[in-house]
Amino acid sequence: MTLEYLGRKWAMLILLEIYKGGGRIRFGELRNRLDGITSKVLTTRLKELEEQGLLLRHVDAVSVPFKVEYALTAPGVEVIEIIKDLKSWALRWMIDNLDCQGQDCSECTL
Amino acid sequence: MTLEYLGRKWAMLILLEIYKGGGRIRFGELRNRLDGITSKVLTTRLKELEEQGLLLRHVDAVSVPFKVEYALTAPGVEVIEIIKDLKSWALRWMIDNLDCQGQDCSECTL
DNA sequence: CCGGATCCGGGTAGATACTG
DNA sequence: CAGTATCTACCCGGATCCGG
Repeated sequence: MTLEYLGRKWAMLILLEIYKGGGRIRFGELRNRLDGITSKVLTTRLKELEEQGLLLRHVDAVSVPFKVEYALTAPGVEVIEIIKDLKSWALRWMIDNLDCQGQDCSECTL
Repeated sequence: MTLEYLGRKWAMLILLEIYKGGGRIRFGELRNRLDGITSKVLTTRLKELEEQGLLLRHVDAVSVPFKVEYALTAPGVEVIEIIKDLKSWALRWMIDNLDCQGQDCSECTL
């Protein structure tokens, strides 16, 4: 079921961050942008999201140090809109994120 | 954060079921409709959602046996649309709910 | 009977370190 | 750089009990 993985901690934030990075991002970059996330959780979430078909893992074994990039799939891009709606809703009702001014504020933690 | 309570198991399904019941429903009725949920989990989720301002608890202590009804607040009604979008998206990509034909199928577990 | 509260047990998610 | 390994906490579910 969708919420079993989308509702998990960090999942939507990860998708949102990949989206902000242009739909494709490296592991380390992702970890840097998501303040407070640990490698293990990030790896786990990425694996789940990949299994669900929301993103794809690309390995570049040639370059040194080697790169691993994660990219949104078509369904992954579509769900971004819903995540934005959810964020927008949360801000509109000021249930949380009280200090935030705009929907794209990087401090918003959904 | 929003997902801390919306992402919890049963939370969105509870909201959706209250909505289907006309925006207001009794505890027992809700439990009957949500196949497999226990009283404990239902109580917990309802309390959390009430604290977040998504629904209101109305107690009718007069009638015997007394009634307790839960009703969606304005934010609660609004978030329903997003939940529907999420469900619709999940169905469109057939990530799960493969047996389901329409968005309002009661078997869909999001 | 209705709407919970309470206690207990297992599984899993997440934090803290360490590694190829 | 991109992950594992281990350890702990807490969430979920079942059973039982309670107050009106």
